[in-house]
Amino acid sequence: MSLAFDRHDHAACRRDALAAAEAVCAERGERLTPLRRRTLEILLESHVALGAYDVLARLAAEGFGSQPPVAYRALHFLVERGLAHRVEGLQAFVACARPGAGPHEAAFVVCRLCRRVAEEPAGAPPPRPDGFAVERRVVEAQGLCAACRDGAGEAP
Amino acid sequence: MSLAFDRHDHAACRRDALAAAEAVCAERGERLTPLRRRTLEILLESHVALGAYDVLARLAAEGFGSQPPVAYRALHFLVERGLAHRVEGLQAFVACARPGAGPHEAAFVVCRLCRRVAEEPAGAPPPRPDGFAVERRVVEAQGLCAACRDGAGEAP
DNA sequence: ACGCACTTGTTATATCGTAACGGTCACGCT
DNA sequence: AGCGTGACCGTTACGATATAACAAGTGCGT
Repeated sequence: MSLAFDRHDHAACRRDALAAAEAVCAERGERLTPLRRRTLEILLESHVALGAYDVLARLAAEGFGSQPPVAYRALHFLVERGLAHRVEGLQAFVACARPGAGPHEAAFVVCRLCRRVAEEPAGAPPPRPDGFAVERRVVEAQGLCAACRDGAGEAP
Repeated sequence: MSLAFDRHDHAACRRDALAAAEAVCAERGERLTPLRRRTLEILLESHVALGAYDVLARLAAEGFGSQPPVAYRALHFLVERGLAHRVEGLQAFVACARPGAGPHEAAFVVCRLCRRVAEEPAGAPPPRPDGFAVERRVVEAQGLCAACRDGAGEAP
């Protein structure tokens, strides 16, 4: 089941993700500040990937700083802790759909129209040349979700 | 064997890729113009991924136009025909290491220091939600190649 | 109170990418 | 030959994404 494209109890997503965020931060002695928490909440509003500048606009409208580093720092904080992911193919960010697992890698299925992102467990490691030390994997499938194929791109 | 990180007959890479490019274009009734050919040659100088602006600077120095669309158009032409690939994780472009196969997808192993890119056959398709139409896959492993781990980053 | 680490904010700038428009040239057609 | 047409290349202008560097505020232990 892929949350992004199926009907589900989204309130539970949000609640679980925030709880996981609290837990991860507590465990590591780090602070889920209002800015960071709010950034995560914004991402959690849907399974749609948001650009850093989209997030920034939201934050600025709520009284936080209005310059790019404000958003990028909060997003990097979340990504490093596995609470959010960066979708390379969109240059955008999504809340993690499997929070509480600690930092982890995942595969993403991304609709290029509505920008919804389903997170799947990362597949098998790719082949790698001798002596190459893999640090990070990017596995994404881009295309059209069922709704966007039918409805010619319904709003996210 | 991965060309990018192993000693090999690079002149053959270049020769084969150019021949393949000629063939692909001829077959499709398209033109490998001097600009496009030169762009491909620049990428073919090594298995290092180049940013569009790196390519542009080279082109401009050789008398071609100096504005971004010049490079982007040539690069898109090559990418669409499978003669080059875009490496999402680097926002950069490499010549295809398996030319002549027509447009195709591939997995990439990318050294983040020297930016060398090894192209491997694309692995198994990722799992996908019901009804999702995959159009494009991005599979990349980033890390450090053997040389960059040992030599603390030898020049590309 | 003081110092320190951390967080947030700013200014400024770098990097990546595209829209829109105009000129030129080759080619086929009448 | 003259003329349309389409592909290609060049430009200007702008938009989107991202980071470096520095200043100031906050919270907390001692």
